[in-house]
Amino acid sequence: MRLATWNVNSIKVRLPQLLEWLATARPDVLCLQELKTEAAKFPRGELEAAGYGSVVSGQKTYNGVAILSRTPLDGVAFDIPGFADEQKRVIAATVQDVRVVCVYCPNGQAVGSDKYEYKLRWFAALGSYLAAELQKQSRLAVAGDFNVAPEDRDVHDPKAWEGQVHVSGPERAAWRALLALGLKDSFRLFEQPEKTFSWWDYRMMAFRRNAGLRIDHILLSEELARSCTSSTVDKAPRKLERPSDHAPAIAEFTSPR
DNA sequence: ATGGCTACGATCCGTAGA
Repeated sequence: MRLATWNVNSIKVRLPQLLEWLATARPDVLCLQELKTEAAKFPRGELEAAGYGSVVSGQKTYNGVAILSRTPLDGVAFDIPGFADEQKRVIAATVQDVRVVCVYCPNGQAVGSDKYEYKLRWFAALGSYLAAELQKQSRLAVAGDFNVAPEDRDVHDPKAWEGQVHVSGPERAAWRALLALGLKDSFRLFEQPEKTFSWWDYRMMAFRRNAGLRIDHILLSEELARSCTSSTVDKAPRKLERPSDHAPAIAEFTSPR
């Protein structure tokens, strides 16, 4: 199975690029974030015509997540159980024998802000949710925009970013708490090129300078990690006219015999 | 030098992203 995640920063603007990317990259499952639209306006028909079914949790203007799949999506679940939140950031579904959780983690704005406190509370709630999911499903994938660069090697200029939101100690501790549940960062299962990132600021010609962060991740349960054969970032869509500021990440794993 | 884009939904600027 080839599983991908992409923060498209508006499904309406990015639909042509998404259809093109689906045709070339051919993922079996794709987690989408930052749809910025209500579920009723999600382009279900166009994606269906491209061979993908979809489940969607949308809202106007902000957030919004979806899972696309070439094979049936079952057991759809929304949000984080027990965590009161208006923001549409989580959707889960089962594809074949894999439980897929698609996440759009909060940005956090600035260390110490209300949004930062919300981000940390949100991560704690996500951890409880994923711990429960792991009890039920040994084949679990959690893919999305985590808005955390786990280590300094995931940051183009660690000195400049030191202590800032996305790299601060409490955020990285929240990330490590997810790993402590038994989840693996699929990207780090393999030798990787240095300075591989998944997000680049629209300003300051950041993409041309490769001034980015690796904040989009695919976490795998131990059983899935054992059968994972690759995990990469596809920079190609970031090079197009009017791109998303994020690039897709893709992991591939084999099915059990 | 603390900005610099981009998208959205409201107007012709404010909010948010990261």
